[in-house]
Amino acid sequence: MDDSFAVEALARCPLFKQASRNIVESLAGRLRRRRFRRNEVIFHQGDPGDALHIVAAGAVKILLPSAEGDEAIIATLRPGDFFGELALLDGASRSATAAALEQSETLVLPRDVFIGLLDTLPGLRDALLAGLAHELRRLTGHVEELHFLDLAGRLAMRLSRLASESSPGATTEIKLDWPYTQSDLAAMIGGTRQSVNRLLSELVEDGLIRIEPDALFITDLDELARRAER
Amino acid sequence: MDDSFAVEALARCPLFKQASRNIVESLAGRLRRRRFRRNEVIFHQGDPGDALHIVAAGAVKILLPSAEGDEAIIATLRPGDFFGELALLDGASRSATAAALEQSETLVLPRDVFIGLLDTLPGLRDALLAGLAHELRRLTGHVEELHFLDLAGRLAMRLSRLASESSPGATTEIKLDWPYTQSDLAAMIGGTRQSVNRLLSELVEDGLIRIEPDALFITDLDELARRAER
DNA sequence: GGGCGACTGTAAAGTGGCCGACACCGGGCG
DNA sequence: CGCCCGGTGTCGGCCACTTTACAGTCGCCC
Repeated sequence: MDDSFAVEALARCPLFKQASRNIVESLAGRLRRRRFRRNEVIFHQGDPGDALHIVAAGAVKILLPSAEGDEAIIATLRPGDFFGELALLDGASRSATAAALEQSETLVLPRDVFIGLLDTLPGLRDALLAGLAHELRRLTGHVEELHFLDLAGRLAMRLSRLASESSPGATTEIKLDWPYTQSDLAAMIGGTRQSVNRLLSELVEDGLIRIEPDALFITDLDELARRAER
Repeated sequence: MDDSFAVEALARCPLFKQASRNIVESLAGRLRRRRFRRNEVIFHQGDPGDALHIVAAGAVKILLPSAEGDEAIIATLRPGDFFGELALLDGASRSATAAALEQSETLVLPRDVFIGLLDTLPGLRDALLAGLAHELRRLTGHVEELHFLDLAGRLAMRLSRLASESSPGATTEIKLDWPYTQSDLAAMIGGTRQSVNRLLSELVEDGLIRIEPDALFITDLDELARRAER
């Protein structure tokens, strides 16, 4: 079997950073592997949650749906990231919807396996605490942006954040992973597609970013960060 | 000494729900008790965080300060609630500012005591996980509101939530704890004091709420909740 | 090959909520 | 007593963004 694929993904997941090689390998055999096409939903807000997912390939968005059909994207995850832990921890239903941004694969860890791991894997609780703490800080930042920044500021902030996630510390031209449409970007910062389009044009005009099909380059991160401050 | 005061507060704190009586009593002796006047700051965003606080009396607001001096209130805490755990868990600096909404007291649990408890108090990690999970859901709701609702919707939503926190399941006229000014309320929902004032007048006009000095009564929770949906 | 759907680009009209201004009210303090 | 200060009530002008509308491009599938 090609558990090697699963082992690879698990090794990149912070939840299992301090787990031994054999534990990871035995765990790999007990995971279901699921494939998703672009825009396919992984689970819906409100569903009962009985499994944790680990991203193995592709990119996953976590979003809040509105009654009118538009969405707020509150996170995007890449290989090694995990999601769906909240419902496992408190037993309540899914707090958000998860969907594939592009062709993706996840490893599915069912509740009972997860519960077992909590007792057998020392350090898992602490890794979870660290993960939740990190999420709380991210979401706090999100609230801060929505509260204080106008749309241009939020766009600049989002691009800056994407840059520091994809290549921390980079100074020259930064190429961002770009599985997003302009509508996705709008859903991330709480604006309309049209406004985002206009603001992107301005940024290109001003020489802060460069856009190619399926790629976005940040050419002046400093100025971008400056525009993200109020 | 009057540790009874501290014991009382600790007993109401979910972190110590399954701790034995003597553990709580011995812990009570090791806590510092701090008093704060209205609007006094407990700690600032960006400070190094080396202690957990448990609210013993009064009310505490957790807020994000903006460069221009206004604030976003992202939580308000009452006796039995705790705050400041994030910085203890990940060692980073304070993610937000905490200040007293009214004359208040907290019990201060220093980092080293906290670390010791993690090893000696079984179930503390799980209580923390539950606490963080709850906070994540609350904050997610906050982002959802800012994304999708207009100011009137957010106000209605906030009043509904305050109602269900203070008296879950109540149907008749609900009296809310009201340590807030209209500016506070504005800072909770991301609006200006003036707009909040106008919207409150409308709600009074329409008979959904009633306002007295230092008190706010909700007289039609159903209609309020209806207006909170888009 | 041609049509269709998803995505991008652009512009005009319409509006929610901000900003600035000012008046009022009560309570604490010099 | 009278002043000042924090909080409330109210209003008009203005602007950032939404809404609505439509045109252009690309790739895919029938």
